[in-house]
Amino acid sequence: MSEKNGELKVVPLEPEARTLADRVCRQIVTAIVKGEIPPGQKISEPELARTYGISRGPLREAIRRLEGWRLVERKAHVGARVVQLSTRELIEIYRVREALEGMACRLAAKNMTDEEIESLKNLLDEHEASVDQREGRSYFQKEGDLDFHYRIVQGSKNSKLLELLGDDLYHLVRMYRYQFSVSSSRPKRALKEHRQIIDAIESRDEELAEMLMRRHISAARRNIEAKLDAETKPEGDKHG
Amino acid sequence: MSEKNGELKVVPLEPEARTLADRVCRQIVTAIVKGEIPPGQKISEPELARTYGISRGPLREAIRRLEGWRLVERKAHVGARVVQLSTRELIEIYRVREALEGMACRLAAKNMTDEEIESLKNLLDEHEASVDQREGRSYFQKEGDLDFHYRIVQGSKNSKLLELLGDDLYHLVRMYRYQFSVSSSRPKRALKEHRQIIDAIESRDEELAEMLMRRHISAARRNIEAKLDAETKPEGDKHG
DNA sequence: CTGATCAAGATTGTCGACAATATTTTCAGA
DNA sequence: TCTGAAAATATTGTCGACAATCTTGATCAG
Repeated sequence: MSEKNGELKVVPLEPEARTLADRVCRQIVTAIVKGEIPPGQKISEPELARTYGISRGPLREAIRRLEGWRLVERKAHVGARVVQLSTRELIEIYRVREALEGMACRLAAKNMTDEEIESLKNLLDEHEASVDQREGRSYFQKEGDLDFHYRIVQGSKNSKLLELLGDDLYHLVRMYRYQFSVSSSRPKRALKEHRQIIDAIESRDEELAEMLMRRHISAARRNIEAKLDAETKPEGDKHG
Repeated sequence: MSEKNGELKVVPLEPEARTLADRVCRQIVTAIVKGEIPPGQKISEPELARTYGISRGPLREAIRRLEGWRLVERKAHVGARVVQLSTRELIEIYRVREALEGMACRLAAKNMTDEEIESLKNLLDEHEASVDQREGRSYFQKEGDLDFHYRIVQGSKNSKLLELLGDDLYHLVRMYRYQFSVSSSRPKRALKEHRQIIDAIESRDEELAEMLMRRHISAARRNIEAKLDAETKPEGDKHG
């Protein structure tokens, strides 16, 4: 409606980026997820404050929120560290995802609109193109996959489900992917499973949709377990 | 191993209560859950700071963590408000609990130690005594019930499950109970269901344990839905 | 009298300084 | 040389003050 100083007021893309603490919070999340701040590393307040050019006040608030999201752990008078997932915890996350996203997928089969389904199919077409031409391969593997899952959860129309998965678990999953760079999990097969899932949703077959999603995540978990086993065992591969 | 100044160093009951922000955080959680700060109410920083006798710095950090736990919502340059659950969100929480605690109960049947099971049975004996003599009734209804559920989740030995339920969902459930004071949900029947569940766990019957827990929570959800319907409808109870 | 505009007040956001605690370094004694 | 304690240093925790933004109330045109 109104302009100030002849400069149009731009509506912010991200609804909550109007304060320093919010912006820095996002930056830190990105840095952690991408591994720029590696897991287990201590977060030095003076250092980070210099890095981002802000004072310690907003920085500490950002860290507090990250603490709530379980991306960092803090000990009084000692400092905050980026969480370091044990393989056990990683597996635990996948087991929780199995339950939660299985439920989400069932609800999505019931509640997704036709438009959302159509849009999601288009997304899969893009992914397929990426995989085929071996371009943007890393995109699909690192972010595209979670895009798919995120949309399913959105389609469930259960806001609590979205909060739990989107805010708490997906950050950790993304972090782990960069951390272990174990995203080479057969993109073609994953894509095929994604198609099966969206087909079930389109058919409004709630039971099948849930089952396929559980299988999909279960397969991903077993894939990780195999990889981790392979990395752990070889130290004794000289002897039978 | 060592003493200082002849004074034994006491291990703090609550591991993280050594800083002002942590202590105040707990106090605010309690105040919110008990309804002393009602849902939807604006949280005034100067006022709360005076109330707790601290400066705004630690208070803001506490609020930030509460934001991460989704007990308060904040808008930039406007302030924080205690979340106000719509009936829809409340139902959503119970559906998520159904999936999560069903899974937890299955895992508990597999992973709980005999000692944990025995201890939990003792807890139920206490609850039964409370219910019988009509004393501590409010305790069972308000907190005792979640004690039971919390222990099951602990028994699952899945730390992510415990974080999701314990930190995120149970606070909201407790808040809702005080808020609507709808805890008069047939304590005897609930206690009986609790006994069935612990029996299944003791028998290491994973499938039955999950099924009973899902039913138990589902029944609670339907109970709430009925109550809310009864409160919503009566405005038109004059006409058939 | 109603509505919009603008000023005054209050609240949130940010900063730098100081206090409390933890960590590291130094040094004396065995 | 090694051990242990104490000082020195660095980091975290807390506070009060100032700036930016929002809200409230008064003023004035219609």
